[in-house]
Amino acid sequence: MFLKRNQINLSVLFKNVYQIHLCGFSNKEVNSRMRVLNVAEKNDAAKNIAGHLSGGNLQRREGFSKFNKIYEFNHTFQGSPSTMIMTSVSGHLLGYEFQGSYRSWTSCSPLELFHIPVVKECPKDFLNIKKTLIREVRSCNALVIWTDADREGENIGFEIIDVCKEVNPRIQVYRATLSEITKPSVQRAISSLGPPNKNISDAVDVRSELDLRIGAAFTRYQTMRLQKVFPEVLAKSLISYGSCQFPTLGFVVERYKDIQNFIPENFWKIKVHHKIENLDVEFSWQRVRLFDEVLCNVLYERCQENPTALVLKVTKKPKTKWRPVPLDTIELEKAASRKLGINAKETMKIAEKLYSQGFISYPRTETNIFPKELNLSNLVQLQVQDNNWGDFAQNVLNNGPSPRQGKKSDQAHPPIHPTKYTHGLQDRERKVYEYVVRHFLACLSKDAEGEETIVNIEINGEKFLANGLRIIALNYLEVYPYDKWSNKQIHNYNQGQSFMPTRLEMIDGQTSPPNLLTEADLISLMDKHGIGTDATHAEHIETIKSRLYVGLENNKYFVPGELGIGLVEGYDNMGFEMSKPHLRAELEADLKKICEGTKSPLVVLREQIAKYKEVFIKTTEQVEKLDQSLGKYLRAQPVAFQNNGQHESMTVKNIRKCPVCKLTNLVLKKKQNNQGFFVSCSGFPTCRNSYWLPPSVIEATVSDNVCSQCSGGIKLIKFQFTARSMRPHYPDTYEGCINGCDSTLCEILQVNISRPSSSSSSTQPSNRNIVTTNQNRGPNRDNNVPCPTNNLSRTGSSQNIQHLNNDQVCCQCGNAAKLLTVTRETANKGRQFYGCSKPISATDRCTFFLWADDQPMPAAGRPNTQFNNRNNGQNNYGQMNNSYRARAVNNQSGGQRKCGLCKQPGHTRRNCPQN
DNA sequence: GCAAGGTC
Repeated sequence: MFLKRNQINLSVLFKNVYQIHLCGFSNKEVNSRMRVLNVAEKNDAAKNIAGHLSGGNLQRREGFSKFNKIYEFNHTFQGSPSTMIMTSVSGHLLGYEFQGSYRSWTSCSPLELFHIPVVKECPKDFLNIKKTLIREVRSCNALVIWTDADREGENIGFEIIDVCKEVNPRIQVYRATLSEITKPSVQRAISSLGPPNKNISDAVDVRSELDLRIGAAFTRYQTMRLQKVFPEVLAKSLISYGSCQFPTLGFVVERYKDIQNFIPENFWKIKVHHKIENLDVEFSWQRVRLFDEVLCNVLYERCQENPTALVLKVTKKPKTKWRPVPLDTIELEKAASRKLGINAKETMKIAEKLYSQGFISYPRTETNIFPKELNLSNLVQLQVQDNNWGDFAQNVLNNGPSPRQGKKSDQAHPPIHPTKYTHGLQDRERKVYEYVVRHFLACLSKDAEGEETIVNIEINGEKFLANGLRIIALNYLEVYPYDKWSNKQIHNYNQGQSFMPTRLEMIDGQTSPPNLLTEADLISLMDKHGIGTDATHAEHIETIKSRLYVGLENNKYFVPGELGIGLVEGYDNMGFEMSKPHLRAELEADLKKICEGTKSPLVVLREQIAKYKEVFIKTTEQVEKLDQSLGKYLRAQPVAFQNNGQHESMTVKNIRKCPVCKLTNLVLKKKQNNQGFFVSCSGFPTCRNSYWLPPSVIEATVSDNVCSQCSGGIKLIKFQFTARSMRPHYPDTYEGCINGCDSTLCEILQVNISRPSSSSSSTQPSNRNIVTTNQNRGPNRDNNVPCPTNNLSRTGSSQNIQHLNNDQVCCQCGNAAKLLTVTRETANKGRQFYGCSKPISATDRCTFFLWADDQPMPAAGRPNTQFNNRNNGQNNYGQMNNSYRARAVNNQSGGQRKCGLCKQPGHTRRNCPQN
């Protein structure tokens, strides 16, 4: 599909590219020789591709990296004689990292790792490679990407493009697609170049960024918390989480638990022996076994009544044992672990060394089919000289190599095979090399041949059978001692013949649990469930060993460690299948859609971040389950966790779903300077909805209690206000809902989280209309205001107090309200408002507040709309606690002040929205 | 001190 699309676009692309190219250069440049920079994924590939394109006529020179050489040769490019410069990277050139100070674990809450910026940058080790690219591309007109034809290769290609375009933005970019590095393939690739595929690269970027954010957030959170909760056991442990390491751990724990929970069952069966001289042939029961002892005994007694065996049938048929399929990485790892006693990680290390010395082909391959272009005979010929397998190799040559082909191809590398003969290796290197050679010769030879004999007998109605095997030709087994196949002798029987068994017995047994997982089993499970890649299975296993999540029993079987099983069980108890292999199935499907161009990478990133962030927040909410589970296995009492304030979001509780993005939740946060609080969407910065609580809130925590008025499980918030900063009847501590139902609280705070905040498009807090004191924020100012008198009088000589002319504004006390002016240095300085006329020091002073003008405030200073809304005189005290509610209700007593124009309570004619 | 993916 991909190739086809590229090929279709090719003629158009080249036409355009060539025209652009001509436009971009001076005549002198056009007339000069083309210089083309070619970049492969690794040096080895660059060397071979250059070799094929140049026919061996090339010059090698050094780059800045000693591992990545530069090969220069002449070749026709797009019809023009050109100078080709071929070099390489070493896998990914760039990697995602958190920016600057965020690399420090104490710089921010782990929760913020879901959103803080990440950058793609070149690790120190690869700076020399980058320098080579920068130097070389400056003088080139075109860039050809020769990275592997897989997702990662496409992404590495774009990393190369990004680096090159930074210094040569006009460079024209092409993608060469290879299925293997052979002369015909390389020739085909250079003559059918296409554009690189951004979709595929984007999918890898999404995956990488998610892995970093999710891995780092959980790792930092787990580590920092559990080190403190179990200081004696885990003080120095790194307790990591990763999308591959956790499911790998999960497999080990699951098998262990299967064994622990296994309940053995008793069974019974009948066995028949027929011994002549020294050969005892055992016949097995066709019913295999019964779980009912009485029934088995009945059948056994029936056999005993007439024990003569009648031979029903004797079948002889050819039996073959198949030679192995060509060797891929997974099979090498499994075989080395099972047959050579070398674990997967060590095996790969050895194989990489053998590869770098030229003894074997590239050891990271998913391919088990030999490409047609590979000259197998030449490779076999190299082995003829060996004392142990040389004769066998000669036989293979004589018969012609006939590979048994598998079904997998990564379109990048051939199966693992020897590329050079050596007999000078020692120990483990020798073992691995020998295995590769023997496997190679075995898969090119013939299947083992034998003859199987099956004898069916009957004893008084019960049927039994025995089989024998006669090996006719060992074939591949001669060179492959890792497989066992042996003769099994059996007497000569003829159909219709009778004989008397030498022994007839009923035996009992018990079902047994499965074995613990071996490394080979674990690799098979990872492969089956798509955990990691062929190149990384061994590393993930090594990781969970080094983190003490698992250990080895008898140096062979994996058992979970206390830490590993405690973690898995803790997350299971929370209801999160963090250790289950299907957790990322949805992401995998989305990545495929990105590759196909049917889903935007940004959307996938946003959705996946939201999903994992939700899991993270819920984890913090019930993290005690993790403590308990670990405490059980570590046999340690969890120490109560003290949040020292460094990570204010170590415990995060959702308040409600964000009304703006509707994806993630609103959470309570401390401001950066630790002075005050705000409520914001946990999807920041994708969603910037936020609500800033006034400075009078000196402490705020999300309660476990849910609002009884609002639907959807809105969490209440416990507030502590500065002493006497609220209205006189308002308590300093108060638990309430800020979702709109508690209009009084919402008005005091000027926050209503049921609707988007006025600052939802900004990351900065809005400048609030701070008046002289917080007392001036009267929640009831438009709410059933009693006013016993229509006559306002001049009640003071302060400059802030002014005549009200025909507007009649009364405060809650029933007195004429004072007209005051904001004197603080705020956005509202100079603005007038009405307040209670009693002295600020008066204990019975009410908190009435009303802006005197109805001019719109500047956007930044506009208070939450709830503050200005009229509420039609309805009682909105439903959410207050009892003591406060009682006072509040008392304060409503008296008549209602209504507008002369619209007849609605709560405002004056002058302020009437209909005016 | 975090992940997983390339590679040396």
